[in-house]
This record gives sequence, structure tokens and C-alpha cells, in this order.
Amino acid sequence: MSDRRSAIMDVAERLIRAHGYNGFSFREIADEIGIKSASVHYHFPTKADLAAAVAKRYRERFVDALGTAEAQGAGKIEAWRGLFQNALNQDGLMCLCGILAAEGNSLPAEVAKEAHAFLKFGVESLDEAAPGRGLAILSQLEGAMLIARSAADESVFQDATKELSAL
Amino acid sequence: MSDRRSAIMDVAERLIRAHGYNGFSFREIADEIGIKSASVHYHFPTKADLAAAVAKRYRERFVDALGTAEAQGAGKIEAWRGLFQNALNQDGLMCLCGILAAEGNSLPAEVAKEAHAFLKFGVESLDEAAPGRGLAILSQLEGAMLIARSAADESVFQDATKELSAL
DNA sequence: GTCTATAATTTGATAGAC
DNA sequence: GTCTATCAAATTATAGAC
Repeated sequence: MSDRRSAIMDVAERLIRAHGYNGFSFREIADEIGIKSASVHYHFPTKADLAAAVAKRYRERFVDALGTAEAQGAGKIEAWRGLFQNALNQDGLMCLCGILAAEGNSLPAEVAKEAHAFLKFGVESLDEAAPGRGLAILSQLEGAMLIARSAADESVFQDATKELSAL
Repeated sequence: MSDRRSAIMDVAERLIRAHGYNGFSFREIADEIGIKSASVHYHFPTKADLAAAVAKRYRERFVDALGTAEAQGAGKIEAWRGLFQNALNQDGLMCLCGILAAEGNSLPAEVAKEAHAFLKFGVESLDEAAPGRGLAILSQLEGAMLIARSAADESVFQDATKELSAL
């Protein structure tokens, strides 16, 4: 993948996680990189194409990051918690697929599909650590991100999920 | 409050809960009611005014609905859970302030403030039923709504929150 | 209170030159 | 691959008639 293409995805990912699918534009991305919006369309014909590609990459990267955290000795739940905590602390960003899921049926089908695939993976992943509780744990993690962003207080996510450390 | 004003708020609330703040327009509301968008501006000068008013009313109504459920014998946690479950089942709608919180810092300050006030109320309310666990429980409820919408399966919210019944 | 009309801006997207 | 130029549509919002 070209540098330019991945640079576009980087900016798109950050903007979606900050404002949602309906809260970013091709021009915003182009301006930030220093190109024209027509050039963004060369790499991604439509907005749905771009968002779906970003969501797919987000899931793949998340899988890798989980693997790294686990290889370093973290439990699965702590790995998930740590990745979300870092995103919030560093840039105040939601889980990409959490905010996409919240925007619900206003999304193009291909984007909704990728968001759903991530959440399905999340449930299965957390079920490995806590059989039958993956869905409940992912719910708590996603909801905690959402509330933490509203509070704009770094300790909120930690407080909201601290009981998960015991699992 | 006039009928027209509340009718506008009704449509706005449904649209925000379905698509988010950045996913609805004055024209959409006007078309649905059968008036012109300029008339919507008569009642609410700006989009931020409208969304903030809707969020304030949402919280007031939620307080009332909780009181009703509790008067009918429901525990506080079951009351919250039931209200969210009903919204999902009937119209596939998110918690208004959950989706607003997810959209984060792209919102006008007055709208973000109302969303935050609702979530703060939620934590305090749930803390009464489970001291020290209100934030964790609200997180789980909000996250479960978000995941349930992505799954488009009515049983997901129930599964994701079933353990809360025991509290 | 609602309308017509319109302004000013933004948006997603395309055609075609280079 | 990126640009200029442009389009058609949508958006928030206002002025002023009725």
C-alpha cells in the first residue's frame, strides 16, 4: 500500500474516531495532508469505500496489538482494556467501530458490516478469557469509552472498568 | 409548550437517536411534519438550540419514566435496563445522550453539556442501587445498546446485560 | 407562525489536463 | 497521481411578506 493511501487512512481514522462517519469530509482530509479532495477520490472513489477500508484495517491492527500485549504477558481482558485506555489518553479517541455502531443504520452497508465484524471478533476474543461473558465485557468497555469522552477525565475509563481486572 | 414545538422535538429526538447529531437536518424534520425548514428555525434558531432542548427534555422524561417504573415495583437497575430495552425493541434507537457522547468534541458546547448532565445523573442514580458501581453499570448499559444496534438482534441487549438483574 | 426566496457554505463526486 | 475546474445537491441560516 502506498504511503499516500495509508496517510489518507490515518487522517480518516482519527477524524471518524473523533467525530463519527457523518462528521468528516474528504476536503478535511485533503487539507490536512496538503493535497486536493479530488486526489483523495483517486485513492478511494467514495466515502463508504474509505470508511470501510479504515474499519477493516482497524480490526487487523487491533488483532495484532492484542497479540503483542498478550505476548508481553497481559491477560486478554487487560490487553483490551489497555488498548482502549491508551486511545483515550493519547488522543481522546473512541473505538472506531464503537462510534460507527452508535451511528447505526445511517451508515452505508459496507461500513456497518465492517463495524459489526469488529464487534463480533471482540465478543469472541473476550469469551476466551471469560466464557459466556464476552458480550457483557465488551459492552462495558465500549460504554466506558463513550462516557469517558463525555467526562473528558482520564480516570473515568479506568474507574468504569476496574472490576474487569479481577477476571 | 406548543404542539408544533414539541412535534419538532419529537422528530429531532428520533433522528438524533437513529443517526446522531451530524446525521439529521432541519429540512428532514420539516418534511416529516409538513412545514418548511424556515418554520423550524422560528421555533429553534439554531441546530444547537434544538439538540440541547431535546437532550434536556430527554433527561427530564427519563427521570419521570424511572419514577414510574420504580413505583410499579421495579428495582432501579431493572428500570434503567427496561427503558433502554424498550427503546431498542420498539424503534432500534440508541440512548440519545449515549450517541451524543460518542460524537464527542464535534458537538456544540451546549449540546455536549446536556449529554454530560444525563450521564452524570445516570451514574448517581445507579449508584443508589449499587454503591460504587453506578459508573460500571451505566457503561455496560450504554455499550450494550451500541452493540445491540450493530447486531440488529433484539436478544443481544438482554444477553449483554442479564447479569445486572442479579444486583 | 408559516411562507417564499435567497444567501453563503459545504459536501460527495466527476471530467479532463498534465 | 495530482491538479483545476466544475457540478448538483444539501446544509445552516436570515430577510421580509403574509
